[in-house]
Amino acid sequence: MKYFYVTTPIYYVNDKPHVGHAYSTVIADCAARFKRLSGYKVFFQTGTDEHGLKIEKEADARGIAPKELADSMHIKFKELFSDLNISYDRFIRTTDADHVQTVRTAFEKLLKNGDIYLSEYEGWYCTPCETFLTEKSLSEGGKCPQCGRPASKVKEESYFLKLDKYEKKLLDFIENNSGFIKPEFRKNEVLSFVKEGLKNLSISRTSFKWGIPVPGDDNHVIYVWFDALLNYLTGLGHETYLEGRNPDFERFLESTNHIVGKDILKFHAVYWPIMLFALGLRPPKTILAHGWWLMDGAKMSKSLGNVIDPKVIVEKFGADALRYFLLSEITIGLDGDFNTGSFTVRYNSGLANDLGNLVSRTAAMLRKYADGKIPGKNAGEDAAVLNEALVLLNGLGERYDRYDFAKILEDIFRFINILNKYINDSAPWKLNINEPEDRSNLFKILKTAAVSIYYISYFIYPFMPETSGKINNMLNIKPFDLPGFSLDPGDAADYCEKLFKNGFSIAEKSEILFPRIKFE
RNA sequence: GGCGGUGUAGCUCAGCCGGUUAGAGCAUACGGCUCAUAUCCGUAGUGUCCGGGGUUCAAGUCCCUGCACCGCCA
Repeated sequence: MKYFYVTTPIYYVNDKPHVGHAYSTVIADCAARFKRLSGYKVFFQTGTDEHGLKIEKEADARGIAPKELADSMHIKFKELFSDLNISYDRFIRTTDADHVQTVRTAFEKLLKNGDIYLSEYEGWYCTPCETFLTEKSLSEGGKCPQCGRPASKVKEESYFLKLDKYEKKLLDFIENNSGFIKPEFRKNEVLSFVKEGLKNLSISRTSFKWGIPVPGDDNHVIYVWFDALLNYLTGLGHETYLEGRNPDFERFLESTNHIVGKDILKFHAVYWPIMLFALGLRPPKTILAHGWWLMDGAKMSKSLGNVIDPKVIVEKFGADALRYFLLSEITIGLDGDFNTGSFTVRYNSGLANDLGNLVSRTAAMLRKYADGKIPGKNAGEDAAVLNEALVLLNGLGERYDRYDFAKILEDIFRFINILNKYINDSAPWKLNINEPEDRSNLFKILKTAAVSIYYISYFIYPFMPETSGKINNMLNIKPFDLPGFSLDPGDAADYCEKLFKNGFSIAEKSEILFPRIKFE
């Protein structure tokens, strides 16, 4: 059995979800769906990060308990993910009991083996960012380089995680595992950061209470990142693993794929592997650092008022339209621009005209010329067309491993064009059903189109599960997300041959998949 | 300031180890079809491949340099 563990970051509940949250999650979902479809045992985790000073403050301002705030905010993420058809296996919250236990266990273990030690921190601190700063890194006037607010001088007791001890090991690991950090240019950034030398990381705070207390020392609360990163172990059942009752734990762990935004790569590519080293566990297989979405060329920000609520897009155009846009518009790793123009073009030209219309015209012809039946084995198939689908199938696995979504979609749409062209060129509407030769030609064309559309439905399933389901409904074939169903790309051709051998009726009616967006 | 990256058709980008008339999608113009969501197909393009210098029989592709933009670190 092949294993695949994919995670999104856990999202901080001080704000409601935006396009960026949707993006990370859709990437993970697309990968998870493909792997599941290909027969992997998949565990897909997302969730919310609920501790920390910001939450405590925001809750104070609203006059409620931090947990109440988290309870109300985490639901918004769940709702969005449900709207987007995110097929997560677990939605974790850092306030979940098993997570708190994992963090405590891990902290205690590292304290015992000396990788965590108590010491004193003296220096600069940015309270809003919960970050310790070096004197040199302060910008003019003693301000935090990240947020620009004044930093304050603090002297406090703190627990530290030894990073220097594992610096060499981390460097070796990164250099010997070429696919560890994607894309490549991010790997170079991480390498140069590590090479400059790592300072031990402060992993506790005494200035607030909303967090997991340090075991045996209630004055300290565990730093949010130390807490948050461990969610990836909690989800796999870290505690039952320690009790020797979790045989899958290590298999999933070694096939871990973290999806993160470029802003939090450092935490995942430096601190997290070191935490795992210290715990005697192996680092993730890959970390994908994706780019950010700009809005009409500008960085998203609340003050500019240009934050798009993904919920609104989904309500207007459907989950699949948003999923498709997010995954096709950006070459993975780079930033992208979200603007009405490019969204409309991708929707109208790609989804409505090319794909939607292809399905629509094929269904119409099957009904008009073949009594709504896909011809069975007595009809021929056009090998040249179907071969194109097989070529695409063959390259799929490798390209998913690179998260090359834009390229995969490009090729899927190339195949869609091939099929549109094939139909135009062979012009079934000109054939005379009463002429035997025309008749067999007609059936061959219709069958080829039907089988091709089934392939297309398979191809788009990870990207647009809802549309894939609609196409399968139209064809009267079970959807790809039936529990337990899998179809390895390598087996697809045989499977299709059997499936279409006897011929069958398609649905009597089918809906327009993507109504065109019309301009006023 | 240190390290790294990018600069190619109107737009977004692809061009691996240097080698025939530099590509794709979208947008534009014209033509064809009518099964289809006024959809689909075909044809036509346009480019000082950022500027300058160099290596080579041959450079968008390698080297140096200048400019512009971006990322990480400080």
